[in-house]
Order: sequence, then structure tokens, then C-alpha cells
Amino acid sequence: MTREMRIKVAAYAFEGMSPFHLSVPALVFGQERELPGFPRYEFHVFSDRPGKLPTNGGFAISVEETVDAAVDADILIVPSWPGPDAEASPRLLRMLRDAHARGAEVAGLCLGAFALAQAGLLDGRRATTHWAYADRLASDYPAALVAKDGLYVEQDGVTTSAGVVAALDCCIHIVRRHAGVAVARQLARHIVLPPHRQGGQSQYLEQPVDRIDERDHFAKAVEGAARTLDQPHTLDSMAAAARCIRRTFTRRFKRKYGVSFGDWLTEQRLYKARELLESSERGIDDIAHQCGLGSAATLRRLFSERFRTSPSQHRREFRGTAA
DNA sequence: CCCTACGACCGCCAAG
DNA sequence: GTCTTGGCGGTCGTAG
Repeated sequence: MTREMRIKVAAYAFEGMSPFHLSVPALVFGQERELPGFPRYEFHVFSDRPGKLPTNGGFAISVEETVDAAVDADILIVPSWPGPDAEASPRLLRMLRDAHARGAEVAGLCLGAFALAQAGLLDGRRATTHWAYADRLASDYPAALVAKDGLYVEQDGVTTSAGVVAALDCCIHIVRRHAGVAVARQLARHIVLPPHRQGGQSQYLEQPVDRIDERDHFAKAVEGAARTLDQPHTLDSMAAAARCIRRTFTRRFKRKYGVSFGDWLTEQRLYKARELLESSERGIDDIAHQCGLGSAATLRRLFSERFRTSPSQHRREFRGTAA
């Protein structure tokens, strides 16, 4: 994206929506910023029925543009959605499909994922939504690959984000795609947010339970593994720590976190590896061992599968453009 | 390329 | 009747 080009961002609004959801993209895309390299966004809010739109926040907003405002948008955002059963208008569905087909970014924040799903954009793609509705999304749209961990998920220009606050992480991610890591980090710093929060929404799900029940062996076992990623963790060792049989551990883990233990462990290790790549000068092999990934070869393979770039390339990009 | 060993994963069913 | 657990066994992916 060149600096002179205006990037048109269109966000969908509806009656009774939460004002917070709309203000997240507005915060990121809706104002000029002094940051060097920050793209010039042009922010539009549109609705099926323009006019005065009551929100659930006790005040109304005035929306002037119709769905047609999205016809040439570079980024199309559905910041929220009335509910899993709400049906998108044919025009909105067409806009979503067309936007994706012409290469525009499409994002569904929080329940907005349901609108994207209705448009068929989540078919065969990784996606997420508010944790309380993740099961619903998965069962209503079996073709969508619903991930229950992670704050947001992006594939092929289709981005969905988890709970309410993750929308901000998600919008910053979109900026990162357009303007690079450095600009995204500056932006994040400007609006007071760690440059890239990670850890998955599972932690929000589990924390209250963990605090209430101090003797929850299962939670302790998982926390222990997360703290000692450099060490090997097998299902047997985890089961022993959780005081149950292996099969019970895998079953409980899958139910609580939505992914298998192995996949979760690898994910945690890759996050740690990326963190070390960014914040230390250690060699790749050293980092691989620190993260329990065994060897540099394994780290390279998994890293590129997960982040679509090599460890050294990631480090170079992060350094090269860092502010 | 195949083969083997091993661990992870998960469907299934019986028992509590 | 239901929910969870223990346990079996088959399949799959990976390392060597």
C-alpha cells in the first residue's frame, strides 16, 4: 500500500448494537494520526437502514450511508452482530462476498463472525468468535474451522476476533498487514496496549475457575506446563500431574480449551519462540531448546507453518522496521 | 522410498 | 436418565 493512497474502511452498524464495538474500528481507522508511515484511512459507517440508530448504550448514532458505501471498500468490517440467529440482508451478504472476491480485507469482530459465516466466507477457513458463541458458530457452520484459542484469527484476508476487547488487537493486526509491524507497534503504543497480546482467550475462561478452586489439579497441571515449556510434557506426565488417567486428561483438556493438548503446547512454544526472537539475541537453535521445540529444524518448520515466515525473517522484519 | 517404533488423538462402550 | 470416568483399540503423524 502506498502512502498516498486512501484506504477505505467501511464498518457496518445496526439498530441496538453496542457502541463499544463500533468505536473500536473507529478508534483505529477513524482518525488521522501523526505516526510516520501510518496509512491514510477513510472511515465510513453504513447500515441497512441509514438514519438515527439507537444503540444499547442509551444513546443513538446517526448513520448516513447505506450498504452501498461498502462497494469499493478496501476493508469491510462487521464490528458486531445482533445474535447468532440474526439474518444478514442479501445486500450485506453480497457486499461481503464481493469485497473478499476483489481482494479486500473482511473482518468480523466478536459476533460479527456470524455475518461472515452466513456469507460463506468462513468455509474452510480458521475463524473465531466470542467464546460463549464459539460452539454455536461451529455447529451452525460446520465448514468453518472454529478455533477457540487466540484473540483473533486471520486467513486469506478474512479475519475474525474473539471477545469484545480482542477486537482492538484484531484491528491493529489489520493495520500491521497494511503498514507493517513498526507502524502497528507505534499505534498500539499510542492507544496504550501491549503491541501484541497473546495467550488465547482460554485464559479468560479458566482464570475464575482456577482462583476459586486452589486444589484444581487439572488447572495446576496446565499452568505448570505453560511455565516450563522448555521441558518435555507428555500426556502421561500431564495426567499424573492432573491426578487422572490419560484419556480423561485429553478429554477434559479438549473440552476446556477447544484444542488438543499437543496442539496447544506447540502453540504456546511458538509464541514463546517468537517472543524470544523479538526480545533477545539468542540463536535459533538456542531458542528452539528454550521453548522445548527440540531443534532449530523443528522450530523452523513449525514457525513457518504457523506464522508464514521463517524465524530469522521474522526477527529481521521486527528489527528492521522497529521504531 | 519404505519400514518400524512411538506417542498423540479420539471413537466407543461399560461402569460408577 | 445423564454425565463423567476408565480403559481399549484403531488411526495418524513424526523421527529414525
